[in-house]
Amino acid sequence: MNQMNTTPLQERDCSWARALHIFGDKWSILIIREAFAGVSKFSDFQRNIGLAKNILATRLDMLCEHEVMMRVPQREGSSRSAYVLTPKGQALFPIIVAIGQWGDKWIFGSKGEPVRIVDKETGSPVQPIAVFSHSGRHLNSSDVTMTAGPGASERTTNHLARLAKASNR
Amino acid sequence: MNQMNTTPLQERDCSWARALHIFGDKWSILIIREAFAGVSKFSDFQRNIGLAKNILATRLDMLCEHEVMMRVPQREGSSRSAYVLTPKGQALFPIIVAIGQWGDKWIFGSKGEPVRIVDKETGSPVQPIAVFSHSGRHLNSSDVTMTAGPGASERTTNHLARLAKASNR
DNA sequence: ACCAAAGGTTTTGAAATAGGACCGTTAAGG
DNA sequence: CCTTAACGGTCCTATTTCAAAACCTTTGGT
Repeated sequence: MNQMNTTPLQERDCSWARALHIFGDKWSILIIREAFAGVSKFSDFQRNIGLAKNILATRLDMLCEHEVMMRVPQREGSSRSAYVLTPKGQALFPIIVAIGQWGDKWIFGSKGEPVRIVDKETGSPVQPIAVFSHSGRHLNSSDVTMTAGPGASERTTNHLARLAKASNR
Repeated sequence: MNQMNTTPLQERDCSWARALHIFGDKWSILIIREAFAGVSKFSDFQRNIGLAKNILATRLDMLCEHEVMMRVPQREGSSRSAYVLTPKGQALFPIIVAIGQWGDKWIFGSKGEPVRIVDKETGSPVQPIAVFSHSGRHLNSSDVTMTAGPGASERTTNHLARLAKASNR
C-alpha cells in the first residue's frame, strides 16, 4: 500500500532537512542575502539576482509562509509590499556570512574576494565564522560528534548509533 | 544582438552564487552533513538520506568535480570508492553546524532538538555560531555592511553603491 | 486623464528529479 | 571453488520544477 517505514530521516526528524526545505535552494539564499544587504522591493530582487519573476514570486511566497520574511507596505497606506526579514530570517545571518566567506576563500582565493563584509563602526572585516566549544576552544569537524538530543525520535537515535559504530572502526 | 550587460551578479562576481552553484541544493548539503558524520559509502548515503541513486551519483560527481569531496578506495586495492571530504569540503563545517543550529532553534524550538552537536572531549554542546568583529564584539546584521573587496568588478562596485544609497534612506 | 513602470499571474517549453529496472563487480558463505 | 547476495552504479520513463516570455492590473508621476 505504501512504504512509510522506509522514509529516511527527513521532514520529521532532521533539523537540516527541515531547514533546507525552507531556504535550501540557490535562489532563496540569494534572496535572503539581498535582504540582508537592504533590498526589499520585488523588482530590486529581480534585477540584482536575475531570476525569473514567477520563480521570485514563488520563493518570496514560500519564505513568507515559513516566516523567514514578511510583507510590509512599502510606504504606509500603500498596497505594494516590501519584503523584509523577520527575526527568524535575521537569524540566518551567520549562515549567509559563512557561505560568502567560504566562497571568498575557496573559490576566489588569492585573486581577492569581490565583496567584503565589514563592521560598520570600524570598517574592518568580520572574523571568519568558526565553531567554538563551550569553553571557547576552536573546534573542527573531527573534534565534535553528533548525539541524540531531547527531541530525538527512535529512528534518529538508531541512525546516530549506526554512525557512531561506523566511526569507531 | 545579445544582452550580456543585463547579466546579473552571478557566476563571475559573487561568492555566494559561485558557492551555491556547488553545494546550494538540499541534497548536496545533506550529503556533506552525512560525510561530516562519518558516512563515506554510496549505499550509506543513499539509505540515510533517502534520495534516488542516480541523483546521488550526480551529486557525488559534482562534489568531486569541484573538489569538495574526493574518491578514495574503500580498502586499499579495492576498486570501490569511498567519498570523503577534502579540505575544501571540511571548510564547510561551520555552515553545516549553523544550518543545524538554526533548524534546532527556529523549527524545533521548545520541543527540543533531535540532534545535538557536542565537543567530543567534554560532551558539552558547541556554542551557537555567530559573527564577530575584528575586536571580538558580537555582530548582528545591522552592525555590518558590504563593501567592494580587492577582487570586485565594476558591476559589483556599482551594485554595492546602489545598495548603500538605498540603505541610507 | 495619460503614460510608464511596478508587481505580479499565466502559459508554454526545457530541464531536473524520482523511481524503478537493469547490470557488471565484489565479498561472503558453503 | 562456486554460488549468491549485496554493492555501486547506469539507463529509461513519468512527474515535477524551472525559465522565459507574454500578458494583465494597479500605482505613481505629470
